[in-house]
Amino acid sequence: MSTKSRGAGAPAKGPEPVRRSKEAVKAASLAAAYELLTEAGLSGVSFDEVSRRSGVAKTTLYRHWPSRSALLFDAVMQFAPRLQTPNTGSFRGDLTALALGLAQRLQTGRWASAMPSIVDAGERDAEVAEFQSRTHAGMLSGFGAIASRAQARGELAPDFDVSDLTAAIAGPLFYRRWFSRQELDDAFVRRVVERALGPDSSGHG
Amino acid sequence: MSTKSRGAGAPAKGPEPVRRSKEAVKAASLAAAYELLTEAGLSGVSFDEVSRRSGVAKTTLYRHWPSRSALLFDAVMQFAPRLQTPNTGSFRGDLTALALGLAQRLQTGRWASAMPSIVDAGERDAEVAEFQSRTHAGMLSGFGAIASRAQARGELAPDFDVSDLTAAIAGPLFYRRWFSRQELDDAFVRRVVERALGPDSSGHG
DNA sequence: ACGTTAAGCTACGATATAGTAGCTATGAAT
DNA sequence: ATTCATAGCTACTATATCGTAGCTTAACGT
Repeated sequence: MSTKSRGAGAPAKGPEPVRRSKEAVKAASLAAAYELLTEAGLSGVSFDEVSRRSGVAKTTLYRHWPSRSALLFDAVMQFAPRLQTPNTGSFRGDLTALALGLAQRLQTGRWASAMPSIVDAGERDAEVAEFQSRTHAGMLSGFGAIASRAQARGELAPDFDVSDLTAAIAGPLFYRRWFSRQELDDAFVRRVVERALGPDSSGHG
Repeated sequence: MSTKSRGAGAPAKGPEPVRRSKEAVKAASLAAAYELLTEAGLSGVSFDEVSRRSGVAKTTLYRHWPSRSALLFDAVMQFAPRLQTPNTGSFRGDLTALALGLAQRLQTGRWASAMPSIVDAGERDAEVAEFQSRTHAGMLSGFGAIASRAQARGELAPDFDVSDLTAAIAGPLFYRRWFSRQELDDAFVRRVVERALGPDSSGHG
């Protein structure tokens, strides 16, 4: 109660409060939220902690986002990582490249550690579930893209079911990353692709 | 503060506190914890809520479990659902039956809705991760069992890799249940099994 | 009958969180 | 220079949680 007399609003003595622009504040907040999301999952993102990390006052956060879920939503939006679709000339080649890229992201991407918490939230929140399956479809749209190209080339039957193939490739990769927690090396990825395609489509003998 | 004078420990007026035995108390607590687990995930299991639902006093809960994680552990332990291994005579038949059973549990089992929260916790807690991959292996041990039988019959090469096959079947099923959130019908399950086994082993033409 | 065990109760303290109120001070446009 | 939007501050309410203390009382074995 010694220096209280200057009242609220007076700048703190020590750490000079850096004053930032509206945009800088939003960016800093989202960056902190993103960081928290990857470190601690959805439930780890609290206004208090975002405020602490970003240096943005909690009241300021509330000026930009009306509620916790609004901030969360923006934070999650940031990292819908769309896999880039390779173009190797052959369907098998494209698929292998795509799968290797996915495996890469699963292992190194900080996104992969936040994913389960989003899935979990989706179990109980229809809005989250909806959002999740939409961004999920976007992320794996590469499978559809390379299949279309292969169909255009005549390499693939026009009625080829991409959905099954996506499940046959992404499934085992996700499975190893989050459920069995086994290694996800390139050899495994290649075996998955071969098994998913079947031995008939190239005649590698 | 009208009836307070009877002091602590006096039974409440209205809802007669049912006095239960030690075993009944533990059972009721675990049942409530299990229920909460499936409804709200790991983070939804709090001592306060378990107490509320089970009618067991919170202090009594602490007499049985030293901490929240201890109760959680016991609650999770309850539902490691081990798939029963079918015996149809052929590897393909066994595998199909096993996969259909798994799909069934994924869709109807309340366990399936709690799983993501456990996976999520495992991302950040090594102990949980260890526990998870152990119970996970137990749950899918049926794959190893039917493969061994097939090997004993000479139906399968002795060096057949069960781990890859498990990933090729459980992966797509899990994928549809938790990630793409698509239908998990029998036809899909059968297609997954066929693709995983390859067309070579039965010659269905 | 009696004593031990353990369930139940109220009441804490500590912490983390969602939000809000009201004020001050600063940066940029005017 | 003045004004205006807005970042930042303290402080608060309300709630949910973990975990503990101390007491009373019912059930059960002897």
